[in-house]
Amino acid sequence: MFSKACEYGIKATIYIAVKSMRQERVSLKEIAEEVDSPVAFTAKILQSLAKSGIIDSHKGPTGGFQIDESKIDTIKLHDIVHAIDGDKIFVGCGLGLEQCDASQPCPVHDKFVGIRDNLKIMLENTSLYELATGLEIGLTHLKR
Amino acid sequence: MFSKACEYGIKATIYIAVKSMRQERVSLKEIAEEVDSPVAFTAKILQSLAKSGIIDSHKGPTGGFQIDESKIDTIKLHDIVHAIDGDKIFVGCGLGLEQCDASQPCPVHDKFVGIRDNLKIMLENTSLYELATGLEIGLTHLKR
DNA sequence: TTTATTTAGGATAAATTTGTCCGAAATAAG
DNA sequence: CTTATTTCGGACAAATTTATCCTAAATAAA
Ligand code: FES
Ligand code: FES
Repeated sequence: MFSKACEYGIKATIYIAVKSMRQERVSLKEIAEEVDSPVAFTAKILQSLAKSGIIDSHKGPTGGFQIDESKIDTIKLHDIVHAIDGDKIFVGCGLGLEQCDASQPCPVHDKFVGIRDNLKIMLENTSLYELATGLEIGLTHLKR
Repeated sequence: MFSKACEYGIKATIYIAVKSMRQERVSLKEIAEEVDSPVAFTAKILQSLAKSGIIDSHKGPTGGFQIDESKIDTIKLHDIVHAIDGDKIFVGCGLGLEQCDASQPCPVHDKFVGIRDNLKIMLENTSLYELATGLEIGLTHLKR
């Protein structure tokens, strides 16, 4: 469904959000530990999320990653997925045709579009805030 | 969403079904052309679908692939996807946790499971027959 | 200013997926 | 039986994704 990079990116962003809600910055090392992801690979992903403006990064001692607290509520899962995996999952044909087009549909078009749109709506309506809150109160987990 | 192998496999199976409904066998070469897929790669996929019992293959002149006509109605999209991509898409965690488990859920579990289950239900309820029929009457297309 | 710490970024490597090549095996037809 | 045709199956190659390594740049604190 999502790429490994996207899975790591989502988990990392949620973890950073939890810390940011406590006005704490968090280091790459800690993120990778808590998210159970390879450190150097996670660094690349965070780097690109920083370029996308979803998270902020700071170098040096006391450096690390954080998220503007005012954004935590407005950032949606959709934004993270889109930043890492692009929009193929939201607009691409289920059978890989170059373009998904209702006027020249593939055999699964009608049935696939419904699923795809549901996914999109779900991602658009899911805020980083609610994901972070669920994690903070111990309702959900980033590794097992 | 689906692997390339699975996309090709679905399209190939639908095409074979259309031909089989006319009691015609179809060669690898023709399938790859109609489905717009690499010939040798398609051969591997068809080979595995044959081993899974979804399609039948016959060597030699007049050989090719076909589907038992009585099966066309009972084979579901789910069977094809499961044969090629396995069950990860149906039971796997959206964030890649080793196991998707409601008692130790990841942050997206509740919202993801609904989408995943919808996809599964859709695939289980979509028969090869209806997909092949849509293609035969020119309502849908395998390439563009 | 020096040092220690942390992210940035480029090069490289490993793993997986996608794709190719070719001889072997089966088989229909002359 | 011989030949032509078609799938089978193993080895190999290319492309993409995932992951690592190392040096540079920034920066906080002594
Ligand atoms: S054309 Fe295939 S999903 Fe729309
Ligand atoms: S635990 Fe992640 S989707 Fe169920």
